[in-house]
Amino acid sequence: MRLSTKGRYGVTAMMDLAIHDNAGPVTLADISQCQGISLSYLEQLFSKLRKAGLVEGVRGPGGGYRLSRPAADINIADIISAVDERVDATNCNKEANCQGGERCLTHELWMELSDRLHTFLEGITLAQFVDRPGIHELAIQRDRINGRFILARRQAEVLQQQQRQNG
Amino acid sequence: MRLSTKGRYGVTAMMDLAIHDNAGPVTLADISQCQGISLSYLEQLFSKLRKAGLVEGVRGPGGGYRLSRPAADINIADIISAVDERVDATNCNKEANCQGGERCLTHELWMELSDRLHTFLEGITLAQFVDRPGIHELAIQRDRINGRFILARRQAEVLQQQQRQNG
DNA sequence: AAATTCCCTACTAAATTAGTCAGGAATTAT
DNA sequence: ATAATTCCTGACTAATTTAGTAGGGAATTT
Repeated sequence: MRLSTKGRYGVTAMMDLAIHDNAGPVTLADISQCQGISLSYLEQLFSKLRKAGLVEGVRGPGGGYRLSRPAADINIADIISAVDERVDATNCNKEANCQGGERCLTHELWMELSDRLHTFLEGITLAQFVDRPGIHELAIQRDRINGRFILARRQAEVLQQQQRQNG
Repeated sequence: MRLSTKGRYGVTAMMDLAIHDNAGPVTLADISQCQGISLSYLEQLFSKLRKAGLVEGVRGPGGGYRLSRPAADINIADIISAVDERVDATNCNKEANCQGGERCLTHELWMELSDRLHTFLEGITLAQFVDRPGIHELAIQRDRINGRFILARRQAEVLQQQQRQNG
């Protein structure tokens, strides 16, 4: 387990997709502008997210990226391991030997901690952040401020439709 | 919150101290050899751990480092923030503005996740790894294999003494 | 006095992160 | 069809962080 700024970029970008999930794809240009991350760098990150099966791209005008499955089925550990892709948590190789044949006790303890952390992050889904009352309304406001007018309008339309249906 | 290999070094080294806590100070040379980390690099890490009040150094022969308080009072978040020292979890500065005055919604959500993670790691203490039956016996075995004879002997003595007292 | 160990500063090398550039492929709108 | 948009890819560069090196000094024990 590893958690760098790269992981943060991945998670926040995925949160962005999750928030606008009902309003169609989100362009990287939007995320880039709003979150202040270079477009090409985002493209590299999303290449990894796509290869990990977390997002899918839609080309052409009106395109962008969307989640490839419901936000409730994507957890934080998924995202971080997709983006940070670092398998070997210790210096040891897979044969579990370090320093001349005997594995260090502390490495085993670290693996245990690493496991706990992984399990913890596995238990947190994107939906837990997004499926809260008022979050979509808030998103629309923020999008307008940030110049994401297309997204804001699409999302507002979806929201109105839902409210009509609910009464 | 950030979790790099540097953090792992810090945590495993602290685990080492915790395991040998009753057997007196542990030298950095020992940790360096056993865990395969350069001595000088360890010195730099321990300088941070010391400034954070987590360990104290004992100079001279027979010296080394020991925990500055019980292992039950040192949690993983303490160690990682001491070693990884990275305050700004987001691009935003303290005024909480990003991208021209309005903070991004995803940044707030990230902060929430970061908080949860921090709380989680705060709840895990060194003692939880070390205060388990058999762990000290295991440590003695491993130390002998790794050539840490002085530590192994000291710890074995302490263990025998405790066992005599207990019956 | 000699050995051991922490402690400190400055420097270098390697790796990772972040960004740039240049182009191509699919799709939509005109 | 053509143009615009957007994903997608690869190669390259710059900045930052990680890791290690070197040299010396200070406290302590033998």
